[in-house]
Amino acid sequence: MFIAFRREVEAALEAALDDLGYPTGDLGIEEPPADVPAVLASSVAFRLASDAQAPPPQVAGEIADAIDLSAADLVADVSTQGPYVNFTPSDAYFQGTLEDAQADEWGRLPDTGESVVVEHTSANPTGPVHVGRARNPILGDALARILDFAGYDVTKEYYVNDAGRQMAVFTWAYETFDESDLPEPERDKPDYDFVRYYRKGNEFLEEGDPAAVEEAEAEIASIIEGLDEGDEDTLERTSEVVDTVLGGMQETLGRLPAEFDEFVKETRFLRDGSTHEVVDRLQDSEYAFKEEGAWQLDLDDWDIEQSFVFLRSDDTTLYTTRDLAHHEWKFDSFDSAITVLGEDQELHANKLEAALDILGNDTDQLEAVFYAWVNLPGGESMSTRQGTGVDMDDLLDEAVNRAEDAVRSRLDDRIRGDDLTEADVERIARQVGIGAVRYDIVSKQPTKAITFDWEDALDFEGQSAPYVQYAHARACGISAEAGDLEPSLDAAPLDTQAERDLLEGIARFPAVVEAAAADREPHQVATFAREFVDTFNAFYRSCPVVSDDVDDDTAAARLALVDAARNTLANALGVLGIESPDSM
RNA sequence: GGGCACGUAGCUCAGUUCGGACAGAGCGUCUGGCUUCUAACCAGACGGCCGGGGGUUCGAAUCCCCUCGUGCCCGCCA
Repeated sequence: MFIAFRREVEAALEAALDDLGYPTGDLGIEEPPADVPAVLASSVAFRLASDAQAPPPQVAGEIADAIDLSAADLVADVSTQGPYVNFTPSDAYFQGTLEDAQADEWGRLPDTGESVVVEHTSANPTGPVHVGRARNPILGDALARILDFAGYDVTKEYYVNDAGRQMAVFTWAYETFDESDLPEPERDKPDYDFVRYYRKGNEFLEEGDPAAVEEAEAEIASIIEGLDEGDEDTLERTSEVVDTVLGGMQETLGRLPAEFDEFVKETRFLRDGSTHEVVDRLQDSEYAFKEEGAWQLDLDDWDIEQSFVFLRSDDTTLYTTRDLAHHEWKFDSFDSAITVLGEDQELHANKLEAALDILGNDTDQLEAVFYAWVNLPGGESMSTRQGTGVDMDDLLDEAVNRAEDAVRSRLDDRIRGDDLTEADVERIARQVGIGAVRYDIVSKQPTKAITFDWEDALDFEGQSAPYVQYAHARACGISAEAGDLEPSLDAAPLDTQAERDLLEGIARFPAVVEAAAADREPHQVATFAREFVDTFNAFYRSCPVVSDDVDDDTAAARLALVDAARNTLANALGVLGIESPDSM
């Protein structure tokens, strides 16, 4: 409704400005402060004042007088408040909102007919997922959900780096060391089991006897070479390590939940020859040169000083070379490609884009979303290789445990007589605990660095997932208490300020989805959800539904309003990847 | 040294694209509110030269320039 309202305002305002002989390039449409009883306003009078040689309020009056709302259905009235031109909603706006928001998928936008691949996480399969990388799956998964809800045909991709030096080291270490030389695994899970070989291997390469290290390096080099040539035996050796570790990581990511449509392996682009074909094409390009035995690209024309090495002096390819073939596959398969990357990848991403440009691709299809690091208190960074950092499994376990404690401590002073079963307690603990972790990360601008703090991440009060989830559970509680009362889709009785504010919030939701998708900013939905709950709680406080004090028509209409609000809450949480408990 | 980000209340953050109504929340502190649809909630108080300095503008947290502080990157690693 809000989107349609905005269209009506734009049309009416543009026509009025045109009639008055004013430019229509900038309509100055904005959302007014909360205490102004308008859905949209225009500040255009400021800009026209000097042109019109009249003070802004007078120009605003002139514009308001010229606006013809006879064709508008959702805009009831236009008025001025000082220099502002305000547009207030009609009964049809509220009525339409109440009806439309009954849909389970309220907020979903029409299909765009465009496909987009969202690549996120893509952590190297070297060991357990740690919190340092947690932003990637949480942000990426939410972004994919939002784009899906905004009408895109979304494919969620995990790009598996199974061909680089890291995997060669890992494979060599797995084949070389004996389990008896390793510490106990931190968890009975394949990724925790295998990472011990990886850490042991790296330790050996850093501190081992030089002659033995040289021998090991030769073996590692032969694995890299075998992979590069697409040698089946080598692929089989590495794939045992890759698939096992990745399986463990998937299990952890699944708890968030972050699930993928495709796991695309880097080795795929070596097997099918496309990486070497890319190398051939690059060598023929005018930007290619060979220096110290390595083939590279001069990216001066893209304002990148550093050259792009695409073939080592031993003629093997690099990660970035294979990533070029990978991205050409994306361009062939989808209309556009979004990659969620740590900010440390930015230079790499820019070089990649330049090289794709050289290869003749339309790089407008490519977009990267960057996020800043999650650090440990004290400035220590998280590393799989060194084994520093907080494992995501530990964070999620702790979150669920704390949520369970919270649920149990509240059991005694619950007013409602709905006995929660043991299964309910576990369900709520999981939904709330994991929701809190997700919300803590997804609600912030990704470009801001975060210092990980257990207390902040696991705060169940205030601006948190549980705050929004609780409102949802309350809405469910009202419906459950309503008994025989049938909801009525008549907005007329909903005439108090609290009810109108709630309807206005519901109406805005699709526009929030639209903006969050267009800007690739999931946190916009999180901000909306928090603010919407404030509105819902105000309604909850002042407008009883199931009460003897309320007449039947009003109660029935309020019940429909609660349903609409519940759908809004559930879908806002849904696109953030957070569950909506029916009870808490 | 160069590039990219970030700097808003004691703390954690919205708002910055695309300048516009007195700069908003939460946490913490203080005061109140559960026999009333769930108090993981609500009402109120306290708390800001929006890092600093210039500039553009009728108007700047928002745009431009300079400066200070912090993070990330600058490999024939990924």
